[in-house]
Amino acid sequence: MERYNFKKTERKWQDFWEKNKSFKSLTNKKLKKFYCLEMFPYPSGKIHMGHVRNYTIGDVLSRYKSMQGFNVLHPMGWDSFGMPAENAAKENNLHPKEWTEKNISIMKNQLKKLGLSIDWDREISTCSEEYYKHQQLFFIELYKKGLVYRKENYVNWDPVDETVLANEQVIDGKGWRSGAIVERKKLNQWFFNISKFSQELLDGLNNLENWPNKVKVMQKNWIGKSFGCEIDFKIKGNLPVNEIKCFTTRPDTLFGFSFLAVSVDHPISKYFVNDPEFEKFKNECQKTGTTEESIALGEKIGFKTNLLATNPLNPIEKVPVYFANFVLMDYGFGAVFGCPAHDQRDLDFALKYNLSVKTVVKPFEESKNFKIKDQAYIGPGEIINSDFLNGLKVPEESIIKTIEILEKKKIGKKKINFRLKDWGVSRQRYWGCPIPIAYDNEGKAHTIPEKDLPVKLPENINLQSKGNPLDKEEKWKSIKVNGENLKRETDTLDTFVDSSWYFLRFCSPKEKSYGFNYEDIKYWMPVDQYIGGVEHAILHLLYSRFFMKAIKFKNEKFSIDEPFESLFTQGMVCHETYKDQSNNWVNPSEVDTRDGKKFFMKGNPKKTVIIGPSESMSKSKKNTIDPEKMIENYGADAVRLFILSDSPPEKDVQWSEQGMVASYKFIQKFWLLHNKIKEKIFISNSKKNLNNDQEFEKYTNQLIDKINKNLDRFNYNVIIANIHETYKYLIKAVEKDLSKEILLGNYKKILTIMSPIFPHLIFECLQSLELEVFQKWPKVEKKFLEDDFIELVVQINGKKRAIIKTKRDIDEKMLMNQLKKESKINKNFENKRINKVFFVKNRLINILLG
RNA sequence: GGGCGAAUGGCGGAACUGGUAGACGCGCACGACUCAAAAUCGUGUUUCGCAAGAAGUGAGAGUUCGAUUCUCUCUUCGCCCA
Repeated sequence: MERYNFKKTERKWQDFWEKNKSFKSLTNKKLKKFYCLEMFPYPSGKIHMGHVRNYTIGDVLSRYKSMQGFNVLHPMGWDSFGMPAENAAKENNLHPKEWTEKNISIMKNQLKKLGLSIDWDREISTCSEEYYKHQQLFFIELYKKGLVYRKENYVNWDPVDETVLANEQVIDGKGWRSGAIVERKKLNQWFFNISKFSQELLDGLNNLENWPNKVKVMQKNWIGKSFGCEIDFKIKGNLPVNEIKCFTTRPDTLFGFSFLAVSVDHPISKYFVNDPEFEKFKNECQKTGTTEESIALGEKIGFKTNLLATNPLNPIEKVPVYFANFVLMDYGFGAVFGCPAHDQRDLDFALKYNLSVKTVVKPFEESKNFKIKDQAYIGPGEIINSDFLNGLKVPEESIIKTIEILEKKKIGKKKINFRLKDWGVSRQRYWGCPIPIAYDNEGKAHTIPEKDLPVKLPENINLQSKGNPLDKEEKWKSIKVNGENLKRETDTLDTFVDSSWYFLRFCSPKEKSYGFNYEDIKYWMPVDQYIGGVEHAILHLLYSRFFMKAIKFKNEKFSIDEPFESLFTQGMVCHETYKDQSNNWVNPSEVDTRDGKKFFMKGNPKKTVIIGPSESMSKSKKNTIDPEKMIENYGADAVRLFILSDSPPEKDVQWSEQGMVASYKFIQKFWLLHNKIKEKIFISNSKKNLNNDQEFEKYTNQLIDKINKNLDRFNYNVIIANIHETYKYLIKAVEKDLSKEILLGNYKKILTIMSPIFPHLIFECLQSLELEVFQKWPKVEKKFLEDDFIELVVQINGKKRAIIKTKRDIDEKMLMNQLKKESKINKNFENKRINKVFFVKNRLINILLG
């Protein structure tokens, strides 16, 4: 008997699937659809184990659903715009397009080697003109609906590289490449008006029943709805400023008011531009990053104005007005009232500038003399030192009551505020979707006419120079629209825009007139199961949800509310980290061991390798395993089997070479077993044995039932355990007398339910039995699920004493009679009285003896 | 600092709605085959105990006939936000 040749066989079936277009999907309204989507990859060079895990999970589901009779859409594409291509271009002097296309072809080939059931006819790439021209049209549509606008905003600016940095490119306040201290710089940028949909995006979460709660909570916090109040503070001073509007969630602490702080970008700042001290302060503020975190962690600094603000509840009281670096123009009205006693930031600020700290809330257990020192109190309690607010319970009644009072006095208004800011989509990069806008001499924006789309990227480009590459392309920049000379917008779109609608494009990837075809998306959308990493829990998923609402806005033809019906977030793939004696990271492929305890450099046992903790695979820690090598060594089926076997898909999995080998061995063993079974079916003269036949059918049906349940719950690791058990079972079953029809019929079902996990081997097995290779998912025959005899647990005083075999559905009386006859159990009854009996049918009996 | 989640053998992990804790895999030990080794197969493997048995799911309490599962307090770790 030949060993299973995975290379030959996997190649054979991959060719077969490709030639027959086995996974091609067509819109067909008569069939029930299932849209299974995994987050599409960025073509960085090669696939990594994270991809293997993600796409294997999706593939198992796709194959399962398709065998169940669903019309399955399982597409794949490339998130192919983005910075790494530009960086690679700088380093290797290779055009981003060439670099990207080369990577796509490598990775596509690698994905095919995994044996994924993908409809490759629907392949899309976001950097292709056929894709981004539709995106430009969406941009114009959104612009015309008023959902896109332009405003000045701060960016992270690297003064050495003369480039804008993404937040993740700022490390410890320095540019990741140049090491220069990052500054804040104001630029004119395009924004999507996502905040318009804050409430809708928040409400929509309630309907996403099949999303992990964790993700919904994260989005909820990100949207950050807060309930509070806007208050107009009367201002006195030598400037034409009469009022400053503030937003606060804690109006109840108004009697603790001791300063008013405004952002340096607040409208009143215009009265200070000639003050060199203020300019100095403003520059100081701009050195801190733009993230909320850097502001929270950084030192709080202020610039005192000669203005005074009046406490609206106590007009005699006047407090100073400061510019402060911790107040952001984006949030509220760019102004906050400072109550040091009950806000840590305000307290830090007040202590630094010697401002008064007035305690107005005390915890219930404290006395009325409770005083704040250097720790702000933000917990529940009771209002004190606040005149007519005294005694109100914090927070249940204090906030609402105070707002009522403020509204009555016409000082303030109830207000809902959201933390969610508009989405800045401008990127000062070359490798992205050009923004279809041009400016006239006065700087007014005009959309590019539809007939002139797409706005293509210029092909010959110098990426070695500093700054925004498109800005230097004078020829490309100048265009004539309707006879008027205009200058193109030189920023490109954030790549999150590309991924905000790609799932629509998959439904009609070849549609020329528009980004999608309404008939197609009506059939296929929403995505029934979306699968990807939890790192996209907020931005990508929120932006995609927003995009649906934005397209739907003023468009009655578009009826999609939410793009992703169910969401599954898979865990990361981890591996131990290795370092050599000079503290350099070492790749696992360079490490060897003899006893599994001491590790050393391959070929040099004297060079000891130090083992670090298991961490998610990353190039920087060199703890990556190359999937292609694994497929090469062990085969795609074995890799798929292993990546699913060790941990539940939603948790991190630890890569283990031993586990990988075990999976490989299992594939080999299964082939041997298969040949034994085949021989029994075709050659041997096995006798008929009614008991064995029934037993086998029962096992098969119970197995299908188990696998169904585990598939539906994504318990893929448990399915692998079920498969191992089945292997053991079959080894024994094949030695027994069985009728050939029963063996063949049920074995066929067993093969079928294994085929989503290791499809190549199973296709080969089915073919060798001269069976159809595309099997329907078997139905469970309910009559086999219930055994006539069951095992029942017998407890005495709550402790397990025995397990007895008994008839199904036996009642308490009959059972007690049986127990009294069993010597193992009835000895416990001697000289004892039965106080109480707890009986759970078909499961357990607990006898309490006195 | 806030939110969410997790903690089960040497390791990864099972255990449906409170009802046999440790399925399955790795590792380890022993045995078979072999001149020998590898590979393969078989047996065992929570701890203590020769055994009967006892203890046991991060710690402590509670509810219950019965808790890995529910409630409270604490510890540690992870993720997200600040």
